[in-house]
Amino acid sequence: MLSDVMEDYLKAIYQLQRETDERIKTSAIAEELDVTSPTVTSMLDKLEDRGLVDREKYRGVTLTGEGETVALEVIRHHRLLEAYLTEHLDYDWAEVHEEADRLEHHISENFEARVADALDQPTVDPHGSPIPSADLEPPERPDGASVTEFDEGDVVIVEEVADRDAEVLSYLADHGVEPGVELEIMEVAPFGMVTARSSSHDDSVSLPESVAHHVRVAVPAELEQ
Amino acid sequence: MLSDVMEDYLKAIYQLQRETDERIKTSAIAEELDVTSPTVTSMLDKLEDRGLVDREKYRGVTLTGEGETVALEVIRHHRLLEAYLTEHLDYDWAEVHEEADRLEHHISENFEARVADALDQPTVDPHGSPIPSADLEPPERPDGASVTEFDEGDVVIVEEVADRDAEVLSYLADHGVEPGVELEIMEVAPFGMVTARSSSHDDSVSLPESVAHHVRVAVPAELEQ
DNA sequence: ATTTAGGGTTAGATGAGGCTAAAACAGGGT
DNA sequence: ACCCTGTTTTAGCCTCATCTAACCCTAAAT
Repeated sequence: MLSDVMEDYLKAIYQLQRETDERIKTSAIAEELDVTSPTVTSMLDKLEDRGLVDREKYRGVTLTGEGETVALEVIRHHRLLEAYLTEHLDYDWAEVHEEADRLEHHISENFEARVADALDQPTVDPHGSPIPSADLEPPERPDGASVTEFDEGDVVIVEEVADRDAEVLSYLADHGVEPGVELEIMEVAPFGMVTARSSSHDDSVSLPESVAHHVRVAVPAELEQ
Repeated sequence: MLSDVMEDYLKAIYQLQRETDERIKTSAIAEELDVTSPTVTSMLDKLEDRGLVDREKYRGVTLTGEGETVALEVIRHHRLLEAYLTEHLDYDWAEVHEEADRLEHHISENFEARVADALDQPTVDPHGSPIPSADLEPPERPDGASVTEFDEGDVVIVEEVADRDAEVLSYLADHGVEPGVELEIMEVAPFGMVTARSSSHDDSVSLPESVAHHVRVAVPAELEQ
């Protein structure tokens, strides 16, 4: 049996892999999980012993197939919980992350299935992130791109807001930046800050690069080439 | 912050106290939690340091007020979860215990409140056990008595089936022994076995003392003197 | 090719929570 | 009063996940 902590490491490595395509460095994992590097090194030893990561000393790790499956299971739990909490327990999308983070390790297969049933097999969570399917096959990358890659005048649809910080999410919700809304890009500053106007709001909203980076958007269907 | 394990000890001591009125012995806790006596001794040291139990060496423990409050909080979580799982997630009353046992330590105050709201502030769980109120005041003992204290010919209403074993609970459900049903006592053997007939079933059911002991019943209102 | 800065790993300690084996105690029977 | 029996505690050890301090490797810069 895998400990909660090991699951956290696998999940973190998976998420970091989605962002970089390179081998994941010890320090990146340490920062993500808020532990020290030596702690990560020793955990990587154990994960390697169990065949969950491929390791090259001093050169980072990648998940094995098995490791990826475990990560996907944890992420499936997490996102199903987020969806369930917002749909059936009156949670706000900004506050579900923390709760799901604690519960994700402690639910049974049965619970997972009942929750998925109650939600009618959902495919995305409240932030627009894809929920891995029950077979835990590696999902394809969703389409769309970071909002930072568009220019002034572009009109886009918000697909996903992947930030985990409740404060940031509340701010975004207050300014109409949520999955599904239409955004008109007003300005992209050289240092990455994006200013945009939500179709549902009168005033514009500015997102520093670190936030904008987590906002994935797509071109509306009717505008495509 | 209290660890999950400490919460488990406090809960176990609380439950044992409901049964005996005497100081709780190390060996009783050890058996309840399936650990060895020395392990219990060292945990009792720690609980005493934190003011959660009153201890007399070689003579068992009792909970302090603070310890009792913690135990009640855990039990409230457990029973709310059991109720929620059966009401809203299609669980069978026989299978909720395990799931609740794992989740009870990991839900927030917020989650507790939302679940209680969804159930409209329930006062009993699916086994008929009282759910401690949100203020965590020590509840009074419910009325009724163990079914073993009645005699042939008595007719009683099942108030609570406090067994935690899913197999046993399934068996009881199959034979119509559930909270709310009427039971006619057929026989009480000298070694404590109770044979009874549920109003909803044709054949009778026999409960060995260890099982019958967990079935709390009350005299139907219309028969009271 | 060498240096060097910065990150990675090793070594050793800590605190939880568990175990077994051995010593110490409480309480009943004589 | 004494001893015997059974339970509790003490002593010492283990594993896990974490830390700090010290050492080592890689890769970029010269």
